[in-house]
Amino acid sequence: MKKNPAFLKEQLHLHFNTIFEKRLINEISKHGVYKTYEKNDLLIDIGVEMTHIPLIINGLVKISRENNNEHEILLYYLEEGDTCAISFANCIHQSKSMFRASAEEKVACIMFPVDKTEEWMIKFKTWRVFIIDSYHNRLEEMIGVINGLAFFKLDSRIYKYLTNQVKIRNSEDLLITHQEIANDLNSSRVVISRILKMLEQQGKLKLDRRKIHVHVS
DNA sequence: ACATTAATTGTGT
DNA sequence: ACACAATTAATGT
Repeated sequence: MKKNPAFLKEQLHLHFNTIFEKRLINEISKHGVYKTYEKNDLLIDIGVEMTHIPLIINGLVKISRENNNEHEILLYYLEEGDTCAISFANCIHQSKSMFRASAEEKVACIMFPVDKTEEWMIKFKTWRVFIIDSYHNRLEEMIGVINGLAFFKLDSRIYKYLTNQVKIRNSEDLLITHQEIANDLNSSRVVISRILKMLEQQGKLKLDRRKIHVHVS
């Protein structure tokens, strides 16, 4: 909401100082817009034309995609210092977004116009490295997800999902419902409840209302 | 403080 | 998968 270039510059220095060269930071603060989103706000939805791409300052953004049958499936999360790498391919080919980005927690980010990315690619080495790195990271993560789908049964998928949440949210106490887990893993609430109960009996976690404590060590 | 509703979780078929 | 019970949180009076 704030468009003050000095403020943007300060934020960029704080979070991207080691990654971006000075001239690039100047460029971004000139063309970027600072925006915040509340939990569950959409940053971008499927089928919408993308005019801006986000650089995440802080918070957590969930990237998901729709199945044939209207089912939403979780792809990965963006956190501080990330950008939506896939959107670059999308916008170079002028296409509309194939993904949905929603705020999982309160999010602050800098939105910059898509047509700047090509220009910066040519001008700034640190930008090129940044883009390729984020592509690499996303690819690794997606391969992890595919592995999970192909090789693990639902109980280990759930446990993997939970420990991953612990990492991402920085807390062993997850405020999450069985229904939400079912949505993310494209399963039904009842089977999640049953498997969570089993995991609790195995001592891997403790169930509470709207809350799951994951034992880790 | 109490009653009513909605949301979440547990269980049996 | 479905139906329903049990428990808890949220809201109104």
